[in-house]
Amino acid sequence: MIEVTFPDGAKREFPDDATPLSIAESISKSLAKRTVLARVNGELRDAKRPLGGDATLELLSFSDPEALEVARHDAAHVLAQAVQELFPGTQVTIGPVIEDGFFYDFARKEPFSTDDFERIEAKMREIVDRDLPIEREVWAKEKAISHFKTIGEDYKAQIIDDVIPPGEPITLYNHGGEWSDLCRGPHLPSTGRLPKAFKLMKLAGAYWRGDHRNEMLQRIYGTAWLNEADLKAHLTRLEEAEKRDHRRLGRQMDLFHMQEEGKGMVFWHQKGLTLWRTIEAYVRRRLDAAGYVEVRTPQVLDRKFWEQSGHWEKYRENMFVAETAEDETLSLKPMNCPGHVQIFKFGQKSYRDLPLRMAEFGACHRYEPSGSLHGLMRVRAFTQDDAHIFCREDQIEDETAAFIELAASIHADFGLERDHISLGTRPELRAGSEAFWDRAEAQMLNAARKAGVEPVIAEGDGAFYAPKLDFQLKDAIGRTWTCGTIQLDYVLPERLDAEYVGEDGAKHRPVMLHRAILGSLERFIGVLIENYAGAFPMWLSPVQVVVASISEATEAYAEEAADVLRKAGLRVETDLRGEKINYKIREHSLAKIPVIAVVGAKEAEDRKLALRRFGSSDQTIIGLEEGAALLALEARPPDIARAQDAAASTAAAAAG
RNA sequence: GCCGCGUUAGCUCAGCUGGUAGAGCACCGCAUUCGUAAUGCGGGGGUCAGGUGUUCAAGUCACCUACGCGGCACCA
Repeated sequence: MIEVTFPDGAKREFPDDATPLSIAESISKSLAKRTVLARVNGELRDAKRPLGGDATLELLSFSDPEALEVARHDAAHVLAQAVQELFPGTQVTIGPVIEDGFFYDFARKEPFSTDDFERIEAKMREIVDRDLPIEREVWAKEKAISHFKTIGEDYKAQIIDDVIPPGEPITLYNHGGEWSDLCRGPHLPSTGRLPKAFKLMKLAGAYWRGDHRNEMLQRIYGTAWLNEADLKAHLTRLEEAEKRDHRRLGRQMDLFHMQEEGKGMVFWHQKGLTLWRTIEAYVRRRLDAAGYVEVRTPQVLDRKFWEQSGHWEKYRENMFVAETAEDETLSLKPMNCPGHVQIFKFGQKSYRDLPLRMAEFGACHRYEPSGSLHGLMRVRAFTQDDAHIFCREDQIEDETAAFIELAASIHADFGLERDHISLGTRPELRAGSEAFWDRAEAQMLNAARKAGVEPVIAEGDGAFYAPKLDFQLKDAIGRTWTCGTIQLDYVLPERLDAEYVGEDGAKHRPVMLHRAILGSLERFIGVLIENYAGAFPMWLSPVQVVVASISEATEAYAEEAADVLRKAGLRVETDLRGEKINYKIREHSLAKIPVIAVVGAKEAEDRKLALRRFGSSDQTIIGLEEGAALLALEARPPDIARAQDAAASTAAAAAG
């Protein structure tokens, strides 16, 4: 007999061959029916796998999140079986669980088509209906390898050979003797337990073991849920996300466009550029206030320059290069840092000049692989809100901590919540000694802690020359975006021979901190569009107020009202068309204009505005001048609002 | 860059197994002057991404190219 301890602390004895499922059965039939998985001594196990000794046991049902994960894994297996039944000769490789679903990579000469999905899904449902018992088998390594080789599953044989560490048991999961797959498990007791709320989503190429030198496999993605309602909710979420796609909104809202002659390049329309200017002006104020100096460096520089900075050697294939009629080779700048070092080196710098925070809204060009381009999120021409902080080594932590606080405040002003900050540590390919990395990583970690942040370690994610901190932000629908980074650099000052004179009168090497808060303006605007689904807060909105006239009779007053609003600093458009007011309201509401000011005979007579705000059907009647002042107050950028409010309260205190 | 899928009016899309293009919205014109999410009527607009081929005949079939989309790889 073995002794089993339950979550409530109760202990009971069961036969030696007891399994979680048999134990569930001995307790109650309904419990057995619910049990799909077990946690044995803290480890997830098949419900049908014998405990094998005294153990703590927790029986899991589909109400436990772990069970959904396992169901998704089963869906991947059922997919693999279905595909192999329908397309004999297809080899299976790997099929893991991912967020919201699963995928399986297959090796097959002929391409799959999304038209096959319906058949495959039908076959998957059929396999579920067959309710095949899923059995775990433990195999000897050599036997397993030769088994997979014999049945033509070379990839599986390779996994056992290369990937599974020696000593770890080789387990196969068998679907009722019909089909089996190498798998770590655990799995559901039978295929019949898999909820049919799954759907195949997309087809994609994927390199074997993620290496582009290897052959390309065909990956089928699916989503799987516990019930139809959850599946439907997920599909609805995807539709909603599509509606806020910045590429779609960018076109609808007339913000920007891209065209084939300029792959990865943006044509900013008036409204998009208004957003841009608003953001740039805001960031510039914040940088001015934080003790940065702003500079601008050349767009195109001679090859010799890039050779010296090391970019020609390391970054050549990502640079746009031009030949001149005078046989010079020039390159568009992919980064601003070498340029900033030149300004640093112009004249002599003293330790008194440090830290020197040099900022540039730097337009950079990088030749990115065509397949990686994606709307505003990944482009070939972009403007970074870049800056380099030249400082002494003992200033790194304070500067980094101050930067974290500045970035956090700016991100918050844009309505983006921080998910976490990651610390990218030494990558496999790196420059510098272990001692250097130990020190540099500790500096970044301490700086983050100084700013009250515990970073999440991203092992091996650092730059090749130093560690970095990345800001992971969360948008309105929970997606995370990397915006903002700070990277330590001892290498570039050395390469480009930057120096300052220290207190001791001798020359010293400064350290550089590369940092950006938004990343690139392009990408950040993309993130903002998706975060707000195009409904920007007043201060960002390209058009803040539309003055809509009710009839021709109020045209003159509408113009006058718009003028007053403009003089108050608002971005205003008028709509004087001979359309009905309903039509105008609908149109400007769909355009997500923050405020519609309706003016009819009544308003014209009393010199008033009827204000209607986005997302509400209420209207407020207010005097024209009063309304202009109120809206101008609402339209203040957050930093200006804070400064004015603080000044006002100081004045009030002084007066009171 | 690699794999798959797409490309039809300004936008969103329809066009069956080949028989010389269609809707809604937008746009333009006319009428309407209207009180908080679509006024009516009329009109213009397409080398069906580009090219080559098969065919009596190609938006439709085949191949090539470009671009886009979804992934993969890349993002010092």
